[in-house]
Amino acid sequence: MAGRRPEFDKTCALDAAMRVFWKKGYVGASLADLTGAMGINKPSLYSSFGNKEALFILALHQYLEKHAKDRLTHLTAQNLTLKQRISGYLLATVRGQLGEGTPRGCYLAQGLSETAGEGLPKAAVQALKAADEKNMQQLVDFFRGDLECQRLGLDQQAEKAALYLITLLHGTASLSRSGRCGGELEGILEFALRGLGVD
Amino acid sequence: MAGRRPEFDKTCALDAAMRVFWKKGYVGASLADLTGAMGINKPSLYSSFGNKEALFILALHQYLEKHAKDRLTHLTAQNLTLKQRISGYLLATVRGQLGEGTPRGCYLAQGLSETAGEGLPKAAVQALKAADEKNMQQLVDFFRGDLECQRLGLDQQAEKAALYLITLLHGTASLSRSGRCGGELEGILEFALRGLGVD
DNA sequence: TTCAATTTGTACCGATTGGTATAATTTGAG
DNA sequence: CTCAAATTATACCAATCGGTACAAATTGAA
Repeated sequence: MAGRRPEFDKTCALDAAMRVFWKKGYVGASLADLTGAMGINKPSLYSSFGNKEALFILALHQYLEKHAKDRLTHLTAQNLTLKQRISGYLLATVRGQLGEGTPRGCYLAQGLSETAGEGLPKAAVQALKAADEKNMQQLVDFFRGDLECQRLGLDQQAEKAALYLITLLHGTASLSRSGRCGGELEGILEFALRGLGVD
Repeated sequence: MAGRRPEFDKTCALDAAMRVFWKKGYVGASLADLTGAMGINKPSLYSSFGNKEALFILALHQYLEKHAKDRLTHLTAQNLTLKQRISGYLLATVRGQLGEGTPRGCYLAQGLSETAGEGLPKAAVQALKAADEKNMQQLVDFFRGDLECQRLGLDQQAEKAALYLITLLHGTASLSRSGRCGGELEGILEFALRGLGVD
């Protein structure tokens, strides 16, 4: 294999792009913002990632994998009460929205909101909705399958319970973006848990 | 007073601008979008409203006055239980986010989220944060002053309770923008009320 | 060394961004 | 009718938008 070697790490550049989209959204992120943060120029971006739309989708998957995926493990942690597990899930998610070393809010929620504005390409909308549905389904499956949830009857209203948590977390993401501090957001979680009936 | 008469109704044009910002946000709304929806051209827009930033702030106040203000009256309606009043407030707000004859979501929540993206002028950010704080304060005053709330001890955690409701409503606004239907969002409110401890 | 393969930086593309200058048009007052 | 005041439409501005053409630079294979 011949050819000049890339002067940038592709994963690292994608991570930088993810943060730009995370912070500014799709329409708010310009190619100048992206190439500036990634430390590359436009031809490198286009040859490595396709175009802005493809980069957005790749960055979305990177976000889901590196920042969103792990949180679900709290729900099935061993030797913890249901309240402790859900509390851990919510707390981990909210802390990930507070912007310590990352932008504030949630990449997925930010993108989904942009869905209503006609500024997103079709493929981006599809990727966002697919990720949303997958996340929703994982929560539904948890409420249906967990023994303690079944004992509380939460399995009978799994969709509503899942949507309730998703709503709360979209809300905390939005409030974090508007400048609310961690203490304020974490104080909300007491009410959230009572809404589920787990305390 | 001499001079040619305006060929458009200023309030009606402002309403059209409000809907564009409501749907697309500040950065997503172009002057072409705005003038197209308002039925005027750029010089008319600039002579009547100043510039994009001033128009955004005027449209924000129009939104608060025409779409957000009335909802709070549900909280102090006579001859209704606390649960009925809060439920009425939440239901009215969610229905206003569902986009029947209006864009989906919430103008204020959309703008506040954009606060984190560096695309908003300073004056717009100030106006949004002021409206947010005012709304927050009104809810806090309600939880502090309402007799039934005092009986439940909600007056002792008024800030947290207010922030809990605001979070939920930012969440429903976000979910509405991502395409969720009214039935899904209204189903969440049962959990929301239980979180407050009012059922 | 030569050549093909790959990445780089620069310079450019048409389209659109927010914003304005200017002149034509319409009005009421004198 | 005349003239000033106000709104209109057209055309234009520099800057930025997403995207690309192209040549210089760097590499491994022959």
